[in-house]
Amino acid sequence: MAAPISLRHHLRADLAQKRFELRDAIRTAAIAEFAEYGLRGASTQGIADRAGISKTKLHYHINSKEELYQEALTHITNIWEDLFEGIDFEAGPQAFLTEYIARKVRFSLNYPAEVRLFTQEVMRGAPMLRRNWEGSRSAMTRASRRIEGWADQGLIRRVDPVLLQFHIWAMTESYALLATEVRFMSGLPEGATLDEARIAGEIAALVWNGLRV
Amino acid sequence: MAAPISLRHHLRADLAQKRFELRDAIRTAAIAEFAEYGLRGASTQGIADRAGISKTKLHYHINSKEELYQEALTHITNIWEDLFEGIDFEAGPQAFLTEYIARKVRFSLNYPAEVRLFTQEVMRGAPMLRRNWEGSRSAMTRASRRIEGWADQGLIRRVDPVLLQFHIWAMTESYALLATEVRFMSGLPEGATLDEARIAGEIAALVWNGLRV
DNA sequence: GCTTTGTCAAACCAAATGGTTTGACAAAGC
DNA sequence: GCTTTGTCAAACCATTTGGTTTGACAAAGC
Repeated sequence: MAAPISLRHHLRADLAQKRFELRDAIRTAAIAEFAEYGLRGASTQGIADRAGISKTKLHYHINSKEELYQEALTHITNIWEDLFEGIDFEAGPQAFLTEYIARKVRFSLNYPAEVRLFTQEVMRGAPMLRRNWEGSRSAMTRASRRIEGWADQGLIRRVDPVLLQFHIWAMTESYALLATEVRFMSGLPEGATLDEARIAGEIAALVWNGLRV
Repeated sequence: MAAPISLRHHLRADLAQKRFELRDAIRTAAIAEFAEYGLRGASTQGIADRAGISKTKLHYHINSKEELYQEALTHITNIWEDLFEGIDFEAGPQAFLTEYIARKVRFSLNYPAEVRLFTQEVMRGAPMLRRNWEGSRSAMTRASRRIEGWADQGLIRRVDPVLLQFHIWAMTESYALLATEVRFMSGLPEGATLDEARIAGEIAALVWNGLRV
């Protein structure tokens, strides 16, 4: 007796999901390896180990280390571009900045490997990132116009909007890059989780205070 | 006729200086290579090439890649600890912060490779940096007490002094890490020099404004 | 039922790696 | 004058690298 349709569909979906999960596990493993050793220092054997699969199996599913690296990079930039999503620009600078900073800090604390990988690529001169950056640049100039608009309305002090955005990025992302140092200097144990609300609060306060007229 | 003492001394000094210059060239080359590829990704051949010497000569003067890496790290931390030197704490928070930020920005723009190497090491979990950090930690707690003192006197708002220092580091150092991105987003050409005074001014203004009561 | 897709272990390959050795030469130190 | 220190090119060595091949097995798709 043939399997009922619902079961066939179930099986098919199951397979698709399994494939998806595998791709995901590989990407996650790759990001971790790349973040720790850089593109050149990363080994495919290391990636396979992290993903819990054999090197043969890894190479069955990917074409090359470089391609995997590229894929990891676009994965990250995609996530980052979505970070603005759903924040209400009209609510004014304070509400906007607070929410945006909170999101950035949360991402840095939850996905440090992603931030590290990205930063490493930029440090190298970003040879494989240039294409992905066009979108980010337009997002940045859009945000710059908003900031200048706030200054026009007298809601904030007049500042260089590009540098302001970089400073917010620098502070929030540093909690991914320098987590080890923060823990050490704060006297926290090795793997301790950092206080997200407190960090976001301090940064938001510094920025918002720093922007007052 | 024997060479006069002054000449002998001159020659000796010349030799010593030559040896010093070679060590220096090697270290500089190593820092550049490590900053770009990380400890694991860096090759001694690459370091030799950058220093303009043969691999044989390089290995005649160093013992191992790891030792060179370690030496580069301590070189950087030493410079950084001297960065407080000669700034007048008593001049009050504004003067102090302005000067300190200016120095940090200048260093980041003039020695980006050093900052990148350091950051990479911290990203990896700083396995080879733990020893060097004890001094930095005590410098940091000393500075923290100063900051709290300023708050006690009502000169600045009350803040978390450790996080404040991290935020200043993050902003200033980001100009070493993300110089490529800053240039790209600002529409500047590839190797353009960034405006040191302007950057330092923006950061100092943000911080000082952000600290007002 | 036959083909495609996937999994596995093991051996394999060419290239690059960190590092050494050799052997010859020259300048400096003593 | 003899020894130490340095420079050089070239060959060399063991290990690791990214990536492939082989050959066997099994489940799914058609």
